[in-house]
Order: sequence, then C-alpha cells, then structure tokens
Amino acid sequence: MNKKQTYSIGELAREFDVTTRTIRFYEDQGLVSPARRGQTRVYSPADRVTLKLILRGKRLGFSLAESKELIGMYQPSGDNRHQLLALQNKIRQRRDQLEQQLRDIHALQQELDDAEQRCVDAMNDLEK
Amino acid sequence: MNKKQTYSIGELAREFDVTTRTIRFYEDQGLVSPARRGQTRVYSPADRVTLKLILRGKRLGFSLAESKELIGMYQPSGDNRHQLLALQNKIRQRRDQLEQQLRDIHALQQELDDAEQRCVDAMNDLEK
DNA sequence: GGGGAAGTTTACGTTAACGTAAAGCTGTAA
DNA sequence: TTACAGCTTTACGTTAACGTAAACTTCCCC
Repeated sequence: MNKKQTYSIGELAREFDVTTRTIRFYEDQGLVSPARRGQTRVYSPADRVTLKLILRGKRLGFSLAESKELIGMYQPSGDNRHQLLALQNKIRQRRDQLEQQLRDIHALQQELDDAEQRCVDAMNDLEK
Repeated sequence: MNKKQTYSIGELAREFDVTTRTIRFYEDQGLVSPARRGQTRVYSPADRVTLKLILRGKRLGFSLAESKELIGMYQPSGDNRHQLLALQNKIRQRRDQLEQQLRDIHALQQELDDAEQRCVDAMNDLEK
C-alpha cells in the first residue's frame, strides 16, 4: 500500500498545460531535478509540487529566479542564525510585495465593476 | 483658479521611479500620447494617470499589450452593441484572472506564515 | 559665450523565458 | 519488422521590455 507514484514529463506537461520544453528548461535553471531511469526523466510527487509552485509564481508575476528563491525558503537548509535572519528578511519583503498586489487587485476590481456597469448602461440605452 | 497642471518627462520618471526611456517606449507602443511644445513632450494629468495604470498592470503581471487593452476598457469608444459585448467578455476574463491571483496570493501568504514560524522556531532552538 | 541640465532622435544591445527544428534512441502494437 | 508515440540532446531563433550609447538642440545661469 505504498504510494510509489511517479510521473513522466509528458504527463506533467499535460496536467499543467505547458510544453515539455518548458519543464526541461526549468531543470536547466536548477528549479527541479527529477530522477532518471536510464536517460528518461522520472518525476516524484515532490517534483510535481515544485512545478506547481513555479507556475503559481508565474501567475503572480515572479521571475523564475524569484520563484527559485521562494521555493528555497521552504527548506531552511540554513543551519546558522545568519541564514535564518536573511531568510526572514526575504519573507518580509515578499509579504510587502503581496500586500501591494492585493491593493492593486482590489483597485482594479473596483474599476472593472465600474466599467462593466457603464457597459450595461450603454447597452440599455441602445435598447430604447 | 484653473488647474493647468502639466508634467515634463523627467518629473514623471522621478515620480514613478522609471527612466525616461521607459516612458518614451510606452509612447512608441501607443500607450500614451503626450502633447508637444515644439519638440518637447508635455504630459497632462490624464497622461499621468495612464502611466500609473500601466505600472500597476506591470505589478500585476500584465504585459504592456494587456495593460493597453485594460486602459482601453475605460473609454468604451465602441458605439455599437457588438463592441460592448466583446468588452464585457474581456472584463469577465480579467476578473477570473484576478480571482485566481487572489487565491494564489492567499496560499502564498499562508506558506510564508508557516515558513516564518519555522524560522522563529529554529532560532529559538539555537538559543538553547 | 561657455558650460551644464534636461530635452530630443536613432539605433544597436541585452535578458528572460521559452519556441522550434534536427537528429537520434526506445518500447510496443499491428 | 516496421511504424509511431514518446522520450532524449543540441542548438539556433524569437519576443517583450527596456538599457545604453551617440550625436544633437535648447534653455538658463554666471
């Protein structure tokens, strides 16, 4: 009853709607390091999660380098105090950036509401 | 008591912390069209708002082309029904995209909370 | 009237994030 | 056994969003 689930590059590409080229590119950039069976790449559930994080980062406007940083945050390999402090600083920066994005999004949503309303009004005018 | 406020390209560049090259590039791409006094560009308050919208779009991960679309939404020059319907569809798409971003942000915030907590815990362990 | 400081155009350079093509191995279903 | 579906590497091409440099006007100040 062990979950020895693995994925091929094609499966993941289909699931996340990207090309295999893209996934290999992320590997080039050091964002994932799948196992190999011979030549062929074999992805673990953990690799899959990493891909998910990268793509979410993209949706949030992060560069691959930034996403790499973010993903690195989840395993503080920093075994000394200095590393941990640096890590906390980065986390704080991210949080500030996210807050700004939230403000931006709310403002934009408000404007879309207005724009849509104007749309509806204009169409109602055409009715008459 | 009329507000005949105008801005030079340098003023706007300083205010928004971008280069003048950037602002001229946006003009090249048809995102702003400042007036001219001779050769020199003269920006109106409306131009300034447009710039603001572009930069907010950037923070949200929109391309310049997308921001241009978004900005175009605010003045429905579409005087016929078909235009208005197309407009509403675009607005709906934007809204969906924003909702996704919101979900992404909340998830990321949660993870940052966890990561920070692990940081604090690890530092406390070092204290002992 | 000789510098700056700030504006202009023109044009080539750069980085990120892949796309696209070529050429080859590999299992398996007909 | 061949045919193709899916995997591999290598490598050049592409797009967006500017950077950077050169060469030039214009205004203002001392």
